[in-house]
Amino acid sequence: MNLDLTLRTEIQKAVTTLFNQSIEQLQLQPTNEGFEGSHTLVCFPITKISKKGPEETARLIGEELVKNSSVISKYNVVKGFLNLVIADAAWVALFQSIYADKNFGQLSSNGKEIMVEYSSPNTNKPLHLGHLRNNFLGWSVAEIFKANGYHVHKVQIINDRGIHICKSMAAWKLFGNGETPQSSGVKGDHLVGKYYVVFDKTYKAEIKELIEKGVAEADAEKQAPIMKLAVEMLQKWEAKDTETVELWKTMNGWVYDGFGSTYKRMGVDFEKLYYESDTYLLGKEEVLKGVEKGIFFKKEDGSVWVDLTSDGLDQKVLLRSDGTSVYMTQDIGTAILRFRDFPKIEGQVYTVGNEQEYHFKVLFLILKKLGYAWAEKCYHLSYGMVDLPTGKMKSREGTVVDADDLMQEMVDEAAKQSQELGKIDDMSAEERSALSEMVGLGALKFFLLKVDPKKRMLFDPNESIQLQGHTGPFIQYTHARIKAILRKAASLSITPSAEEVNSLEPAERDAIFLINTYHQKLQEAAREYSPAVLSNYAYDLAKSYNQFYQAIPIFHEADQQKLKFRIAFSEVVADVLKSSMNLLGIQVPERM
RNA sequence: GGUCUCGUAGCUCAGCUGGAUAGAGCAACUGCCUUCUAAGCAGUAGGUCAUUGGUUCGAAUCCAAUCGGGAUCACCA
Repeated sequence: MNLDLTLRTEIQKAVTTLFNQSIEQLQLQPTNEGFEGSHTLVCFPITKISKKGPEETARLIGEELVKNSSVISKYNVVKGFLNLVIADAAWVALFQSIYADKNFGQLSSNGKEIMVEYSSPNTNKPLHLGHLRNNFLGWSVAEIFKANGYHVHKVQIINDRGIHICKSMAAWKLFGNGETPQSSGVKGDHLVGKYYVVFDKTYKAEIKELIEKGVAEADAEKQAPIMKLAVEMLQKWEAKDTETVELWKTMNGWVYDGFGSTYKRMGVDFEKLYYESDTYLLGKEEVLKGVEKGIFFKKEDGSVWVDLTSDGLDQKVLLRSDGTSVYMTQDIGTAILRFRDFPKIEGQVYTVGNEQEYHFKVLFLILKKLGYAWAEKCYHLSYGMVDLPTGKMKSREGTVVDADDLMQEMVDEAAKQSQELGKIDDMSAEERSALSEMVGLGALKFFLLKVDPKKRMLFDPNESIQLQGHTGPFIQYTHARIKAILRKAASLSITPSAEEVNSLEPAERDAIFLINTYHQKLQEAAREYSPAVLSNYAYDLAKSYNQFYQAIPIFHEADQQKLKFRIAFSEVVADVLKSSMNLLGIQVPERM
C-alpha cells in the first residue's frame, strides 16, 4: 500500500467533486507538533478554484474525505490548514505491506551506472580530519546511489608525483639516515609526513639565513639548498632517473601501507585506483587536438589557453609554454580515460573541497567544449572545510587533527564509557574491542556526516565528540535495545507478526509514519548528494522509537496480537536503523 | 576589486520546491532505573531567524541592497 499516493488521489478526487475542477499541485505536508493528525493539506492555494475562504474550503474537503476516503477517519481545520487523521486500520495495513516487503530499503535497479571519486590524497603526509570528511562523504554518497538502484564505481586518483613528495624525499635523503617504518616502528605515511615537516623547517631556516646575508626574499626562496634539491629530484624523476624513481617508489610504498591500514579502519574501499604518475601526461593529446579544432588557442610563447570569457569566466592555461601539463590538463585526461574504462557510466561525482569549485566549473566547461556529452552529468560534490576553533587546519604548521589519532581517541573514549556503564562485562576482550571500534567510529562518522556537506563545520578537539544525544551511538544504542527485545521474544517463543491489531499508540503511528518515508529520504539523499538527510532521518526514527519504548513496556501487554505486532514493528525499526546507518558507513551492534 | 558561499538559542546543527506557535543535541535546572539496556525518557529555561527594503493571502525560506565571516580569481596542485 502506498499511503501518500492513496491520500493524494483521494484528495484530488474530493477537490474535483466539490469544485468541478482539478488542482495540479497538492501541498501535503507532515502535521506540525501540537495539532491532531499526521498529514496536513494546505488549502490556501485551493481557494482559487473553490471561490471560498480557506477555512471553509478546508472544512468542505475534510467532510468529503471523511465520507469517502478509505484511509481518513477524522479531520480538523486550523486557519487554512486541513489536518488529517489516518485510521489505525490504514496504519496497520501500511505496516503490513512494509513488513511483507523483503526488499524494503533497497530501490530497484534503474540500469544506470555512475562513478564516484573521493579521497584522492597527496602521498607526502598522513590523512587528517579533512580527509575523513571527504572519505566518509564520498563513500556514503556512493552507497546511497547503490541503494537508489545505481551501479556505482568507487575510484580515487592518488597524487603520487610532484613537488610535494620530492620535498619529503629531499628531507629524508639529507636527514633520514636510512630510517624506515621497520627500523623506527613509525607508520609509513606518518614517517613520510615527518620528513615533509622536516623539509619545511629546514627550508624556512635556510630562507631566513639567506635573507640575513642580504638576499632578496623571492630569490632566497629559490636558492635555499633544500628546495633546490627537491626541484632537482622532481626533474630527475621526470627524466626517469633510476635512483630517484627507486626512492620515490620506496617512500610512496611506505605511504600506501600506511594509507591501507587507515582506509581499512575507516571502512572505505575503492574499486579502482588511478595514479597521477600514470595519467599526468594524458590530457596533453586531447588539448592539442582541441587546438587543431580551434576550441583552444596558442599564444606566441607556445602556451595553450582556453577562452571562457563568453561563459563569464577567464582565460585559463592548459599547457605551459614549455609544453608541460598543468593540473587542469591532467584532469581532462583522467576524465576521458575513466569514460573509456567504464563506457556505461553516465556521469562522475567528484568529492572535492569547495576551494576547487572554480576548477571544476572550468573542467566541466572544457569537457563540454571538447564535445563530450557526459560533461553535463559530471558533478562536483563540493563540501565545506572542517575548521578548528583556531581556524583552518594547516599541515605545514602542524595544526592538523590526524585521522589515525582521532579514530583511536574515539575508540578509546567509547571503550571507557562502556567500561563505566558496565553492561558488557561478560563479553570477551575481542567482542568488547570490536564494540568500541564500532561505537567510536560510529560517533565520528555520524558527527562528520550529520552536517549538510555544503556547509563548513567546526570541530573542537577539546570538546571530544559526544556519545550521547544527537549522535551515532544514540542510534546504535536504540538498535541494541531492540535486539534485546527480539532476543527476549525468541526466548519466550513469541513470533513477531504483523497482526491485524485494532488500535495503535500515538508513538507507534509516529514511527510507522517515519518508516514509510524511508524511500523518499533515500531518494532525497541521492538527489541532494547528502548523507546528512539520512543521518537526520535515522536520528528522528531512533528518537521516535525511544519514546515508544519508554511509554509502552512491550512485554506487559496481555493482548497477544498486540504483543506480536509490536515485536514485528520493533524489528522493522531496527532494520531501517541498520540499513540507514550502514549507508553512512556505520555498523550497529546487537548489544552495547 | 569580480565571482561564489555562509550568517537560525550561550555552543554545534535541523528546518524539503514559500505556509500554523521556528525545532533537536550539548551546556544549566527538575523529575523518572525491584519493570524489555538510564549511551534513555519526560519537563523548565533559552530566539528582533545578521540588518533594511521588496514580491504576496502568507517569508527563516524567493529577490535587491547593506554589514559581517569564508572560498576563489597562478605557465601551483
